[in-house]
Amino acid sequence: MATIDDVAAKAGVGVGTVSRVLNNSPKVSAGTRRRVEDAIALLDYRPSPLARGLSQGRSHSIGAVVPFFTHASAVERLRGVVAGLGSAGYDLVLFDVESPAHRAEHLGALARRDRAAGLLVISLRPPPAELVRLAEGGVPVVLIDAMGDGVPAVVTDDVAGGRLATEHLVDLGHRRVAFIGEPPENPFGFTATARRELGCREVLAAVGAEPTAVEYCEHDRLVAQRVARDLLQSRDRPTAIFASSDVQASGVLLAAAELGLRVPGDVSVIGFDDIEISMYAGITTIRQPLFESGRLGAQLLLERLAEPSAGTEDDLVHELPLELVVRRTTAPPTGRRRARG
Amino acid sequence: MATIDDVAAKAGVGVGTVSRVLNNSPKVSAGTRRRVEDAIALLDYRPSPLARGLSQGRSHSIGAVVPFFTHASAVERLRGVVAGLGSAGYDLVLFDVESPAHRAEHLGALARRDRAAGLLVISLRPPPAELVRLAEGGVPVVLIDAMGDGVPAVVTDDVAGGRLATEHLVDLGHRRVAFIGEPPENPFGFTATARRELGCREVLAAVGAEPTAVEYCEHDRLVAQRVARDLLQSRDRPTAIFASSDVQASGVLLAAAELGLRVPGDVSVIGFDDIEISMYAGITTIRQPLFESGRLGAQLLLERLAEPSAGTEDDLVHELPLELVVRRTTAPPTGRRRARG
DNA sequence: TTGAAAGCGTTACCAC
DNA sequence: GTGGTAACGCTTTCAA
Repeated sequence: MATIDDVAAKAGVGVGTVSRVLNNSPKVSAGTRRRVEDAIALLDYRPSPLARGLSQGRSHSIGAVVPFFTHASAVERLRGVVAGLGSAGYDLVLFDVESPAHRAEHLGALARRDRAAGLLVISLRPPPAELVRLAEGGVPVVLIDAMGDGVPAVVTDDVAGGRLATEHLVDLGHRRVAFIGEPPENPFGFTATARRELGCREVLAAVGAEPTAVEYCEHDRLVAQRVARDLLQSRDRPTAIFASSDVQASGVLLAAAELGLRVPGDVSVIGFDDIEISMYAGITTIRQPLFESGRLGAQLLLERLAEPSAGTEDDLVHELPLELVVRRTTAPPTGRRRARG
Repeated sequence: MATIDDVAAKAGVGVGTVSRVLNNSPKVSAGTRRRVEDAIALLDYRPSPLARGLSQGRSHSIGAVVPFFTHASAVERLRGVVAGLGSAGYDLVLFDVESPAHRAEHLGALARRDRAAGLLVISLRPPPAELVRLAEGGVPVVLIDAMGDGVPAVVTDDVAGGRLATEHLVDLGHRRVAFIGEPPENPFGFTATARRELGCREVLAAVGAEPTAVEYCEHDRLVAQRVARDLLQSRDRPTAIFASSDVQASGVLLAAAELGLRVPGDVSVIGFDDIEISMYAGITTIRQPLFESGRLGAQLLLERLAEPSAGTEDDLVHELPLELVVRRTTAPPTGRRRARG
């Protein structure tokens, strides 16, 4: 492996000059630059990111802290991150988080500039203490799908999303609506479900109703199926179910099929996210720009990295639009008498 | 940020000793070790991976080179990689490859131990020259879903897979079978499609038939839809279509729906991969263990990393089993007269 | 068992 | 413009 010394020797210059060429400093004469470049090409020299990082006191990789495999949506966001990072010269390092301990471990280790130049935290709300630590460590952070004090974030308005979904149901004539989501109290501090439920309640309240049932369960299709099974067998079966994620909505579909209930004939189902399967399964849902959230998050981080000063504007929170996507799982309620609006 | 010197000072020992404690060398007295550990805890000290790597001449991250976003299956493999890497202490660095130039660039840059301790190359066949370079650079490589001279690889038998799919069709009574896949000549050197086609031809030949058509197109649903549209409108319409990937199979489904053809009534469709959407879309397919391929690949790499000697056994190629998954897109041909077996 | 010191490959500062 | 050289934070000899 050729080092910078080899290049310097071959080009007949000092290592300082080679370094300048490498970092294209303007203070190198054209002739010298050429000679150095030739030597580099000849030796097939590539600088060591490790040494460079150590010397500069900062790493050249960006950490993505992700609850990677529990949410299909995270992958989509990651795709956006990769796209947003483009060829900015940063490596993307993945940190999978499966538990709060995991999260603390990663965040703790990453709170130093020589570990990661910047951090993208997806769908996780880091405890304030860790945010402080990150800030002290000089590691810029951008939150995607989460909010935190004074930290740039890319979010959607989940309350509005909850409203959007419920309005669709109410507009169709549903009054008996059940809600399925993730537990509002959870170790990661996810708040999306709680906020969607809020929006749901608001809209229902406006027509003098409230959810016939609110069930919390894991973000898992099979678990949601089990929960939905009970819901659909209860004596006051809802005419519509609002699932806080498409994964859960697909579980509801499974349960309905299992019980011989037709969707949307016997029960309407609406999800949230619009992940890939939703199109195939024909699930009516609220689409959130997953890919775009990752792309924008990466872009914001890149900006912070380029211009650390840009940290205290007030447009810290970037809100992305939500959109109703009507497919084949929602329709007006039939059979039983509608409740009064 | 506390450094090793701070710890040494606080513990009243030399940095060498701290380093020994860090790398739990046995040559440290219990008492000393305790004092050092206390100092570490007190200072919340974490060693710099950069400095450690530079000093040891090797990085502590594993590179995953992936055609990340063109194939949904790659994500599934990556999930397996993350699982397989577990908490072995390596960072997972993602390298997205969108073009051969991309691939060469990444592989070139990664051919040094201080860049990546090891490499996982997914669904890409690196040119022999690059493999040599990697070997020279002392970077162990494991190929996932690809083969290469003398390099450990996790693969499936695509010819057998092609047979499996076609046998299913033939068993159902189909003789007029068309094949859709990716171009056999492609810049990345993918060979999966060609091998599946081979298996398909073998089985067809055994019943005295051959594909009614063989079409090549991108690994993209919409493109496959267009191709399938023509196929389904041709005068000698096949009774079944074998698509070399589920993504393409879903495109075929789109085309059929568009033309008012029923599946499997008017035409049977079988795919390959068994990605998540396939279950939702009810696509009959050949399942390949995507997650497992990633997990095993990571495990193999970890073994190489731990024991570099383990490089010349003859069980270099690990073959994973393929499995027919019958769902709702295949049935016996109807309407027209069957060709003779 | 421990301390001191020499690298590891860069960058950045300071002279020239 | 350019060359020399001290960091950067760790691991790993080599002595003691």
